[in-house]
This record gives sequence, C-alpha cells and structure tokens, in this order.
Amino acid sequence: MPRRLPTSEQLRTWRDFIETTEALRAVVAARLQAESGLSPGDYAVLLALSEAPDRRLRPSDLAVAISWERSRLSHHLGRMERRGLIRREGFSGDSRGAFVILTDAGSAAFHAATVPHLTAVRELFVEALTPEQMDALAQISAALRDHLPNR
Amino acid sequence: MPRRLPTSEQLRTWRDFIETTEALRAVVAARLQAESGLSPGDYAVLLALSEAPDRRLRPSDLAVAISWERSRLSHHLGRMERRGLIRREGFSGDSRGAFVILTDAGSAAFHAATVPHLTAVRELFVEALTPEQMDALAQISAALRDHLPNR
DNA sequence: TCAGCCTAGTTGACACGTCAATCAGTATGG
DNA sequence: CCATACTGATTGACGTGTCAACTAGGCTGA
Repeated sequence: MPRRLPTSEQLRTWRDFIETTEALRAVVAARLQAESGLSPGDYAVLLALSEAPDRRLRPSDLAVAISWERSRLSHHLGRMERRGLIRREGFSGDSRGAFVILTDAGSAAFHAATVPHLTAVRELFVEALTPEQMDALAQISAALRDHLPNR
Repeated sequence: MPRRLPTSEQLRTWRDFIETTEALRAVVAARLQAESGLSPGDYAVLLALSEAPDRRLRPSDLAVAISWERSRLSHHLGRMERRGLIRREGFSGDSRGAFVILTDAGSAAFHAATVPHLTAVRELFVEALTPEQMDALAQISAALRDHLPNR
C-alpha cells in the first residue's frame, strides 16, 4: 500500500532547499571564475593534484579522489590540458596506465584561487548561519547522504 | 582588515553540504528521467505551463515563473518543441511577442511524471529527515538565500 | 522625425555531464 | 594456446547552461 505524498509544506521546503543550494553554488562558482578563471571542477582537480605525491595521479585514482566518473574526468582533463593547467604522461610498462601531472601554471592558478575561494565560502555560507545552524546542517547532510540508495 | 578563513570543520560541513545536495539532486533527476523521460527542466516548464491560464505563457513570463534566464529558456524550449512537449505560436500585434503552449503530449507526460516524482521526493528527502530537521532546513535555506548578494 | 534606448526573443560558441561504444592491454580458464 | 572477461582510459553524441552578440519592434525626447 502506497504511502502519502509530501505535504505542501514539505514540498515548499524541498523547492526552497533545491533552489537555494543551486543559487548558492552558482554564486560561489561565479566568484571563483571571476577571481581566478577556474571552474569548480578545475579547482577540485587542481586541489587533488596539488596534494598528491609528485603532483601526479593516475586518472582512475584522481576520479576516485574527487568522486567523478572516469568519462567526465577524461573530458575535463582534455579541456584543462588545452589550457595548460595539467599535462598527461604515458606510463612505462602497462600502456593503459597514464599520469595526470600538475603543471607550474596549474599550480600557480590553484594557489591564486585558494584564498579568494575560501573567502567566498566564508562570506556566502559560514557568515549566513549561526553556529547552531551550522551544526544542524552537518547533521542534515549526513542524514540525507545516508538515506541515498546504495551508491 | 581581512577576516578569518573558514575553519576546517566549517569547510568540511561546506563540502559535505555541497556534495550531498549534488548527489541528491542527481538521484532525483535520474528517477524522474527513468520514470517519465523528463528532465527537471522539462518538469519545471511543464508545471508552470499546466498551471497557466489556457496552458500558455509568454516566454518572458515563463522565465520569471521558473527563475530562468531567457536564453536558457529559449534553448530548452527548442529541445522541448522538437520532442512535441510544447509548441510556439506567434502573437498578433507586437511581433516580438510569442506564446509557449502546452501540447496534449506535454500535458500527458507531466501528469504521468507527477506522482512518481513526488514519491521520489518523499522517499529521498522527507523520509530522511526528522520533522525538527525539516523545520531547521527551512530556516537554513531562508538564511542562506537572504544572505546571497543583491538580486 | 529620428536617434537612442528599451524590451522580447533567438542564436552561436563553448563549457560541462552522462551514456554507450570503443580500444588497448592484462588475466584466466579450458 | 587462445577465447573470454576484466581494467584503464578515451571518444562521440547529445542534453544542458552561460555569455555575448544579434534581430526586431516599440518608445521617447530634443
């Protein structure tokens, strides 16, 4: 027997939630873009690479590190390579293997982006919420994540 | 004098929040797609049109109703028109004006999508949270939205 | 009246994401 | 040995979004 549909109040909360997070994400992305010329995707890739030993990772490991599908990563790396932010290098032995390597330009772009990006997070996110709301949101994120199907 | 950057705890909450909402959005979108062949964008457009008098709206009004940029809407309407979900009609008088009109196929697709979509929202969102968390989330969304720049 | 501006809407280029197909190399079982 | 399956990675097609440029008609004021 089917259960009830959401109440109109729950639906309103859902829509407000979705619209607000989308707007927030867009504003943070626009700031990042304006201040450093990087997209959130670029930033995630550069962050993972800059923390990796030798500033290099296998595409598969990088994909796991930032929770991306390999195909998405491959397309994105192609674009980043064209812009000189990373380069790819073959792997001796198993020729399936490859490395994604952070270039100096990529490293410079990442470092230039870090502080402005964190400042945007503070201004748009941290400062909007009380400490209690921040705690509650951490709980809520965990509850939503844990309720998602298998993965 | 510049203020502090987010603490690592705040940053963790930020990242969890962003990743969770993104994952949730993706799962709801995938369900909608699987059950009705509609994207969230399609759904928003069809919802607005089905509530409009005569099932028709001027593109500008539609854009305002769903908070989209005109250009985004124009591209999306082109795709929906190709699939027969909507059609466009000229407007007598001011030839800049036009109408977006819900077709029978669009109406049918929307009605077929509604219950499964709301069920997904219940299962993935409503059921994941306690009533207190739901209330808190409504407050948090409002706080974040109100803190966003100008608009 | 007509230049300048505003409004409505479309278009093209390009970034981003997903899906399915493909390719190359390794491993494995008969 | 070799067909088959698996893994790492790329590619192509296509839907989606944004930005800037463009078309086109209406409005306004010197």
